[in-house]
Formats: sequence, C-alpha cells, structure tokens
Amino acid sequence: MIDKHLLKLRARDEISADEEAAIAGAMGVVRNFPADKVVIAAGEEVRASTLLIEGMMSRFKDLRGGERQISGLHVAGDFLDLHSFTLKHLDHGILTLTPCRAVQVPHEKLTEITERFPHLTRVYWFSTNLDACIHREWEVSLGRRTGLARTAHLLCELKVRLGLVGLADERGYALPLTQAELGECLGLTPVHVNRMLRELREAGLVEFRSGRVTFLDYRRLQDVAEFDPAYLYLERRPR
Amino acid sequence: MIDKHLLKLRARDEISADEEAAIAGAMGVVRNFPADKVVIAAGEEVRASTLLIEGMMSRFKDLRGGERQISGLHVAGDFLDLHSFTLKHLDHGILTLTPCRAVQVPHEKLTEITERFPHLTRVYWFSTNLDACIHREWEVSLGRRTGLARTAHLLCELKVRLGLVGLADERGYALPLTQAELGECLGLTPVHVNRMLRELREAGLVEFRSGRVTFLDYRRLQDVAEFDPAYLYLERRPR
DNA sequence: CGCTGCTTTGAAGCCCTTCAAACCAGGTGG
DNA sequence: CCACCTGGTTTGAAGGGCTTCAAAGCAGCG
Repeated sequence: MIDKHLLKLRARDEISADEEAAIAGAMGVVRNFPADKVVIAAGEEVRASTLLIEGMMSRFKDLRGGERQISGLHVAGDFLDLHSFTLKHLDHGILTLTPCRAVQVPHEKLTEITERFPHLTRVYWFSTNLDACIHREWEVSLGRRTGLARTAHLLCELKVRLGLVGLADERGYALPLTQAELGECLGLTPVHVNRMLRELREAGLVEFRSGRVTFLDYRRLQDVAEFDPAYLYLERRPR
Repeated sequence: MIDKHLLKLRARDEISADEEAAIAGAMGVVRNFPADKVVIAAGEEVRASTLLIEGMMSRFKDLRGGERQISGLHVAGDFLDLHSFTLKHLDHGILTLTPCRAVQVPHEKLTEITERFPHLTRVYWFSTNLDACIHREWEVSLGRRTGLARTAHLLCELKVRLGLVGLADERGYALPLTQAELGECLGLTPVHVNRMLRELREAGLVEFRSGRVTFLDYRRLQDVAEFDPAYLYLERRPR
C-alpha cells in the first residue's frame, strides 16, 4: 500500500526500518473515490492527511467567474495534503481527476511522529517543501513561459514524477486528463491547449492522445520547455 | 532583532518563553546587504537559513532568454529560506530588492530545535507551508487573473503581510520596488504594470508613487482583486 | 443509434507585448 | 547653480499570443 510512497521518500533520503514501521503504523482508513469528486473543500477542517495510493488528484482554486486554476497535480505515492497537518484547514480544494484509492493518516499519528522521530519529521517537512518547489516552477511557467513551453514543461515534469514510482518510462506514460484539465493547470483555454498539443506533435516532440503521452523526441522536448529537473530534488541526500 | 519575527509567529500560534529563548539562541551572524544583490544563488549549498530583519528580498528564477520570474516577496520578520533547512540547496535565487539587514541561523541550531522542541518544529513547518499557500495564490493570479486584478491582488497581499509586523496601516505602506520589479512578480512587462497602476489610480482604488502605496478605496480594491486573506491564515490556532 | 463529453478547427477580437521615444527626478560634476 | 547623466516612469502605435465564439468531428456508451 505504501510501497510507492516509500519509493519516493527513499529516492531522496534514507528511511530506517523503524521509520518505515512508524509510517506503516500511521495508516488509517482506505477510501475509494470516483473521478471528478471534491475530496476536500477549501476551508474545511481536516483531521487527517491523505496518502494517494492510486489515481491522480489536484489542488485547485476557483474564482468568482468560475475560472479554475489547478495549482498542483498529485500522483500515486504522494502525501497530497500533508500540509493540512500544520494548516488544519486548506486554502484550496482537493479534487480527484481519475478514480482514486487513498489512505487517511490521522493527524494524531503525525503528531506522534514529530514527537518520536525527528529525522522522519524532517523528511516529511522536506516533502512539503518539495511541493513548494513545484509551485514555484509553475509560477515561472505561468508567468514567463509561452503556452507551448508551458505545456511541454508540464509533460516533462510528470514524466519525472511518474517515473519515480514506476509509472513512466522513456517511451511515455498514461495521463488520464482532458485537455480542459490540462488548461486549468497551465492557465490556458482548452482550445489553446489543443493547439499547443498539435504544435508539439507536428514538431515531432510528444504526442498526447487517448490518455497517453508518447515521447517522440524527449531531448528536444526538454529543450523547448527549458526543463531542468533540479527543482525536483532527485538526488539522495546524506542523513 | 527577532521582535517582528515573533509578532508574525504569535499572530498564528502560541510561542512559549522556552521556545522564544530557543529561537533567540539560534541566531547567528547579522549581515547587511545593499539593494539588488543576489544573497544566495540557485543551487548553492546552504548551511544556514536567513531571517530578514529589515528590508525586502525576493525569490526568483531566470530563464534562458533573461526573463525573470519573482516567485515570492519577503518582508521584515520573514524566515525567508527556512526551507533550505530541509532542501540543503535552493531551487531559486534570493535577491535583495532594497538594502537589507538579516541574521543567519545555522542549520545545526534548527536541527536542535527539531530534536528538542516538537511544537516549535511544527510552527516552523507551518511557516514554510504558509509560503506554499502564497505560492498557490500567486499561481491563481498568474494563471487566471487579469493584469489589473493581479496587480490589485499583490497590493492587497502586501498590505496584510506588512500590517502583521506594523509596516502597513489602513492608509497605505512603503513599497520600495520599481514597476519593473512588480512586473517580475506579476508576469507582466514594466510597460503594462505602469498602465495597470494608472488604471487603478484613475479608478480611485490605489495610488503607487515614489515608493509608497496609498489606498484610495481599499474595499473596492479587494473587490477587483478578488482578494480573500484566508490563504494567509491570520487566525490564531489552538496549541 | 443517438446521446454526451471531448477534441479539433476556423475566424474575429482583445489583452498584453514590443518597440520607440519623451518625460521626469535625483545625483554628480564642472 | 545649472548642465548633464542615469534610472525609472509614462505614453503612443503596431503586432502577436491567446481568448472567445461557434460549429463540426469523433469516440464511447446506454
């Protein structure tokens, strides 16, 4: 159940057997969700954090006029609202994009971890800081990259993040999102996303069709995206 | 020296005398910086976090073509690269926007805090999570708000954040940034920032001239910005 | 087999950029 | 004390990237 989560943690730090046991012991109820379901509403009081086992969820905020901005995507193994442990209620909503399976981790268990496992606490703190790194990179995309580069960048980011948990390889990966949802991530209209995807396809860089991303030339894709995975902190840090 | 910092922490949580002493005891060397100086370069190994005492700094990333995106602003009392404690090197640079004074807090001191003060650890963890909340709100601005709303939103955010440490009131606040720097925050060109500021001024909402923001009608400004300070977590949370 | 939701394409328009130049304030030096 | 320089602000005009509006195409499904 927590194997993908551990894969992800261990890609960046050492996790001892004791710590692994503490994590496993913190797991609560497993729940299944259909696609397109708001799992947590913005502002709602939260008493447990959610570890995503399978599927894809997003963080989002809506504006008055109905425009939606997705501020982050989450894949299997992500502790997607670990920040709710310190925030107690979220500034944004959490929405499933696909059918999902997730475990609840009661905040008391996390408090216990902070009291008994300082190193693991730092690992989890790191993990929320990593979310912030991704937010910053998205700010760069939204603020400065063209629609084309922005689209390419997201496809590169997901390749790396899904690759960490064995859900992507050099050929491509499953991406069960609509173009409208991509647009909500990218700050673009569905129409323009469609045009950018066509341009990427016609340039021989990537193809996105029927829920699957297929790389045609990943090297050049990275280049048009100006994608540098450094912000994803893939290196293992000494304890 | 850490009074503004404590003001900010205590606006959101209780800090005991012991914890305050631990914070005070963690302070290291005080340094002064001129304006427009890169204090920390992206990727550089960092062994201390920086608490800003006076002035304004920013987090930024540059693209190949020289475009710069500022992903966050920091004011007096902010622990501006507390996240470097867990990250060990930053994904972005840190730049002074004005002359600044700051204290270094060695990471060993922070490790000690995580080992001896679980509650304070959670407070600091919260603090980096709050940075992420601000990043997310900026993503919404950059992705979905018009230039006008985006500009208005930033001026509202700074009013609240500076207000917390006594540097802003209902009338306005000092904002020693150029329009070009505002543009780097807002994902706009300096020219367009200028036009948006004019529009806000002519609409009787705010005025920004010679380094000072003056509110003409804060209520209506919040309204065009669709500014809701909830994401700044201003309420005091029970221990 | 027709509905539904997603994708694709076209055409027009607008927000923001780009380029260019004038304006203005503050600081420096003759 | 004014001329000059520099960095920032302001304005105009033209252009482009993305949106908006509209409709057709397409796949999956009851």
